[in-house]
This record gives sequence, C-alpha cells and structure tokens, in this order.
Amino acid sequence: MRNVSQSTVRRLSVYVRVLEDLERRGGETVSSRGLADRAGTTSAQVRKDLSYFGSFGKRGLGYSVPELLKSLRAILGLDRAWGVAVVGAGRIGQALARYPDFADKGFDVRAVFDNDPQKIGQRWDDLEVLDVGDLPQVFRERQIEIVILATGAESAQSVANQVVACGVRAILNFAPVKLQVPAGVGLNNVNMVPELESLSFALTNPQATARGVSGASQEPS
Amino acid sequence: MRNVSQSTVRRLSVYVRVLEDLERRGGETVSSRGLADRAGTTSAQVRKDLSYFGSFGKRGLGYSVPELLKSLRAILGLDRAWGVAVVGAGRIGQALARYPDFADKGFDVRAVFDNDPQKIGQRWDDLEVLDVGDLPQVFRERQIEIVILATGAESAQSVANQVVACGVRAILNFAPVKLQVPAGVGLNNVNMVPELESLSFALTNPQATARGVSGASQEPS
DNA sequence: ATATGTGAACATTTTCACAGCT
DNA sequence: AGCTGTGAAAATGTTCACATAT
Repeated sequence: MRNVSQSTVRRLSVYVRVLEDLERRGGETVSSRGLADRAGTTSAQVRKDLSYFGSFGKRGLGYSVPELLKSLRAILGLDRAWGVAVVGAGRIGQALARYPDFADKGFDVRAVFDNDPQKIGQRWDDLEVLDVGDLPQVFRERQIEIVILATGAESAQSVANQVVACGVRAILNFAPVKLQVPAGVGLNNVNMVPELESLSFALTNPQATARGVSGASQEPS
Repeated sequence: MRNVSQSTVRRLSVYVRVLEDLERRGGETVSSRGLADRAGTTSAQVRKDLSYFGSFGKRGLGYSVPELLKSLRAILGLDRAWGVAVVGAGRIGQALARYPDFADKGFDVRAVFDNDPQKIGQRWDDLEVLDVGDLPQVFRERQIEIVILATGAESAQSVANQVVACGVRAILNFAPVKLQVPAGVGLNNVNMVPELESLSFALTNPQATARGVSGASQEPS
C-alpha cells in the first residue's frame, strides 16, 4: 500500500459515508458504479482507489456492503476511538467541540482549551474550558492524539509547537496561517477565506469556470 | 486565461495574503522565491500560476508588492464587496456569520436564516436571524450573491435548490452531503469529518504518509 | 548579476479498455 | 452476461532549465 494520494484517502472517506447509508437502507451489495454515482465520482476511480489496498469485490457481483465498510473503516483507522482536543474556545472552537458528527464517527472531543480567563471554566454540555497552561498534563491524562486548532492567527504556531511537544502527531488547523510542523506530524488545513475567494473568482471569471456539470452521473450511460 | 485549476486559484488566494502582509511591513518588491517561501510553494509554481493571467513582474527585479496585490485582487474579484448570506443559524452558522475575517476581505454577511422559531429573531451583533421563508425577498433586497450553507444534512439540498432559484450562483457548503447544483453554479464544500478521517488514516498508516517535510523551504538552496 | 516568463520534461492522477472471474 | 482488478493511455499538474529582460 504505497504512496496513496490525499485525494484517494478523502474519497475513501466519502465511500464510507455512502456505504453507511446503504447499510442503513439494508443494501447487501453494491457495484463500483453504484458507489461512484452516490459518491460523485466514476466507477473506474472507485475500483482504482480500492485497488491500492487490496481486492474487496467479487467479479460479476460487486462488493458486499458490510464487508467493504468494515475494510474501509479499518484502513482509515475508524474501527477505534480517537482522543481529540480543541484548542481555542472562540465561536469556531465551540462549534467544532460540540459538533455532533465528530463524536458519531469516533472522534471523541475530550478537552477544550483557551488562554482567556473569561472563557476558562465555562461549561459546554459535559466539556469544561480548561487553561491552556494545563495542556500537557491534560493531554497525557486524557490521551489526546488529534488536535483541532481554532485559535487566532497569532497564537496558532506557538500552540502547534506545544501540542507537538506533547507528542501529538495530527493537527487539523482552522487558523488562517501556514503552520510549520516537523516531518511525521500530519497537518490538514481548513481555510475558509480561500474557499470564499475561489467562489469570488468563479463569479468574476465565468469563462475560466464553465467546467463540470455538478449535476447528474459522471459517466457515460 | 483558460482552464485555470482550482489549485492555482487557491494559491493565488494565499499569495494575496502574503502580499498584504508584505505591504503592511512596507515591502516594495518581492521575488517569486520570496513569495513562494512565505506561501509554502516553489518559485516556479508562483511564476507559472501568475503566467496564466499575464506578466506582472520585471525581469531582474521581481514584482512590485502593491501592483501585484492590486492585480491579484482584481483577478480574484476582491476589488469589490460581495453580498453573503448564511443559511442555518446553528453553532457553525453563527460562527461563520460572525467570523471577522470574512468582513475584512469584503465578504459582507448581510443576512442569516433559520427555520427554527426559537432562533428566528435572535440578534447577533448587528445581524438578526430571519425566517427562511423570507429568503427570496431578503435576497433581492440585500443583493445576496454568495450563500454559506450551514444547515443539517437533511435540509441542505432543498435550501440549495431555493437559493439557486433566487439566482445565487455560488455556494459554500458546510453540510455533510454531496449537493446537486445546475451547471454554472459554483460549489465549494468544506467537509470536516473527512479532514479528521484523513488524519486518522495518516496516524494508522504511517508508511503511506512519510511524505513531505512540512517544515523548511520547498526549494534547493 | 538577478529574476521573470515559458516551452519542454517530468510526475502524478484519472480514465480507458479489457482479460479474467462469478 | 455482469462486474472487478489492473496495465496502458490520456490528461492534468508541477518542476526544470534557459532565453530574455533589467
């Protein structure tokens, strides 16, 4: 399983969502085409993505929904719970800390931190906002493995350094800065302003954007 | 200027951020290398990205910071204000509606909607949560051009249909569903669960992830 | 000497097309 | 017949390297 692209991993994530849905509806098997249509890609792409990890289907039949789901969950590491902390208790940090889908998918938000005395001590559901000074201790106690960074731009890098020093090797960054992290630390960025700006570009330059119909099937019938 | 990739557009957005920073510090000129280092890419990439839109530099000298900034803003459509509405007044909708960076960059959040009578009428700063039933009228009155969709998964598609019917041609979707929109409508998705899942993948499969040092310069010195 | 702009080389990702299994 | 798994082809995106301008 060498050199799998980010795009492939993100699509696997979508396949899991689709398979969960199919399972809920009692679907037994699905073809690469069926998966692709629901995931918004092509059957060839589905088969290629899966082929990096093994062969999961039966020729002539397609894939068993529960089996493929189980395999993909194992590949993505979703067959276990992860300890997550949110650093930054502003509106975005709060929204993320209490986002119900994270818990549903096994991402357990076990702590929230801020450095603002006004916020420290606030209770949200069963979370209490903790002092960022206590971060190392709490990380150890609660086995934090993934950090969601929702501080302002100014503090993001220094918080990142701190959490990396605590042994965290995965950061999801919402602060609008390019973080420097050592090799071996996974870093994903969610940048909301560039997302809006790319829409602004599309509105401003309709020619450059006439691309794909975001409508029906991606494949020839 | 045909067929510019999404990646190029997103990088332009980053260049704008870097240039704004340089301008604030009083920088007069910058080389493709200087821009690249700050933006986390390579000088060749910077020059190639810019070359899709024209030639902005002076050989031997580099780029004038204010001039390049002005050009890039025009290309991205950031030399004007955009009318933005947020639909869905949950925690995420609220965080986005009040996110100060949007206003700073010319994305004016002019309305927030929900269908929950409990939320309708709430005031946040100078925004009032409106009834989603009034959407068409308010969109016309306030000239809404971009919609941030922050509803639950169930209502997202129907809201999308509504706003498209109102003439909106750009949607930033935070709901965890694949929206179907007609050709010509720009759609960007922010999916937080897949972001976390790709980190979970990286933690679970360190071999497949040994890639790039997210640290120092991308180029040979 | 310095640094852009760009065609050509390279790398990566996606799509095609088909052999092979059910 | 139906559908997977996969090499080969095509398309797309990135990097090189250099002619050209200051």
